[in-house]
Amino acid sequence: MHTYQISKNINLHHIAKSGQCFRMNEYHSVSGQRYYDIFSRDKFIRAFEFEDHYTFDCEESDVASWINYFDLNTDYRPFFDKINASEDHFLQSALQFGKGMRILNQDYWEALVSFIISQNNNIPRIKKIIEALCLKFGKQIIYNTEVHHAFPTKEDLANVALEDLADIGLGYRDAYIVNLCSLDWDQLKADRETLLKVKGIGPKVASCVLLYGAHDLDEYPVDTWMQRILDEVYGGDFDGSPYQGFLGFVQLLEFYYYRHLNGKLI
DNA sequence: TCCCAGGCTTGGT
DNA sequence: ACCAAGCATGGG
Repeated sequence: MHTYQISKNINLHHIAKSGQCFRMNEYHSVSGQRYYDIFSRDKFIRAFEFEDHYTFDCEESDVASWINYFDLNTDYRPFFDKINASEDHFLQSALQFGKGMRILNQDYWEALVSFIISQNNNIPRIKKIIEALCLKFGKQIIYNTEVHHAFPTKEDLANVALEDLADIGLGYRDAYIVNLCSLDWDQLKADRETLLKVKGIGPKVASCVLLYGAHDLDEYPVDTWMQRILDEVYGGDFDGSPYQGFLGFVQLLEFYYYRHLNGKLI
């Protein structure tokens, strides 16, 4: 186990509150220091915030995957430059507000399950449902003296039935999860056409799975909030063509900033 | 074939 | 009491 640092070019607060992931939580220690509990696959880290960097402990063999998770191998400067060179003042404000935002490289299976749960739902409840799933079906993760739970793998959820999910609080989405878990991997390939054949996956969920679970940065998910932005901010006249290659990043900045303006950040 | 309206579980606010 | 990071369904 070693201690590693990440620079504050990225901002874990914005990432945690952005709604792109559901298993990254911000806490404050008694001394007032901010820290983040972060889960991905069967791994867990606790990242502590300092003046100009974050630190976290993990095995040497896991460092590369966390670096990839935080998308530190992608150079965002060209994205910033394009946005700042545009005439789009709303997007420029969104970039300034969400300084340090990144598109995480989440696990594909976790994104599939999570964004099916997210439909017609609110973020506190989405997180609650996912934690219940992890507690019941995920393998234990021991951190110091604490017991945490990994996101259940496809194998962990093989053969789940409706009654197994009765106490999870999924509502009508329970049948979607049961069906999803019965499918083979080739029926879950990371392309839109395949995803749209799965019950419970429509255009919005498919777009989120591709963006957050397969890092397709050209995906631009449009939910009710994005629709309001496209109507009210852009008057139905948003042109994404200047942002080819990072439309998903633009979308998250717009979403996060607009939710902030409407007092919806939790 | 395409479009559209109302229903759907549950719990957050 | 209303509504939430939508989707499946049936009727016109």
